[in-house]
Amino acid sequence: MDTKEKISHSDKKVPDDSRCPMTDFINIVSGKWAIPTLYRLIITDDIIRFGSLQRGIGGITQKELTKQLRTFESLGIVSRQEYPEMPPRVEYRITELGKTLKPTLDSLAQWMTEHRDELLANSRNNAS
Amino acid sequence: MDTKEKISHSDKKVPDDSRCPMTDFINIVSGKWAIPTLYRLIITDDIIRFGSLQRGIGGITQKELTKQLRTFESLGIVSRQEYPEMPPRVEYRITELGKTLKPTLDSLAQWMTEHRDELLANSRNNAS
DNA sequence: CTCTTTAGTATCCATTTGGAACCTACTGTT
DNA sequence: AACAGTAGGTTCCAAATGGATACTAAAGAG
Repeated sequence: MDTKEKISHSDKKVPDDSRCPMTDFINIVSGKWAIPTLYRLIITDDIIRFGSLQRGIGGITQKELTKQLRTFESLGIVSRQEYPEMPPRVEYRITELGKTLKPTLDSLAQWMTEHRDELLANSRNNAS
Repeated sequence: MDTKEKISHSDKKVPDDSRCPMTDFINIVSGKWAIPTLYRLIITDDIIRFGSLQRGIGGITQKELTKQLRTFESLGIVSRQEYPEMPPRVEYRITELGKTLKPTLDSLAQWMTEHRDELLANSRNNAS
């Protein structure tokens, strides 16, 4: 079958800005360890070393924490200060840009907190 | 090496409610087609049939749309009305619960819109 | 001389996610 | 008789994600 996109008569057009800000936002904070890492950095609100961050998050491997921190760093959400010592010392810190995420993340949390019971009730009913 | 979790002296304790509302929220709206699907349903704000929804989203396969709709349905975010006709007819619609997501999603979009330029500038600088 | 510490890399492997292409059922149309 | 249209289900496959483990460098402690 061909994959021609047939637009039916009843399909209403909708403004389609292909770079969707919601999707872009979700891409930043999705991934198994993004929120735990970000949360730790935000509530610490101070320099924190790699090892301490890893223990604070709990369960994250070095590989994943490094990858997540690199991502956040490239976005300017966290800063990274490396000291040329041995054993190595690297200090991470949430940036001002990173801190601006807090109110938005709080609103996510608030929605979830407000609707958790309803969601659970629905899930139970539909799990026939 | 053993995997004992050694808590160092400098690790400040943080309230660790293991069911994190932020993570739970993100789990609902992550996945490649969650936001596009939800967005279509919210702005339509009316009944919409499977095929029309699929064409409206654009690029999503039947399999993925079905899976996403089942997920939303089980959470009570969308409703599904099936008519025993041939050819089949199924009408989807955003629920009242689903609509309450809009302000929160708007706040995501707003953060992204406000900070997109800064994020892009950071990415370019760090892409050495 | 060996062990420990730190912040990573590198490898391998298992799981998850998502896309392409097929199939169905029943009716209406040509 | 063949084909289109709808809302999926099913199978196979490729890519992305994530976990476990081993390895590194250089200094200090015992």
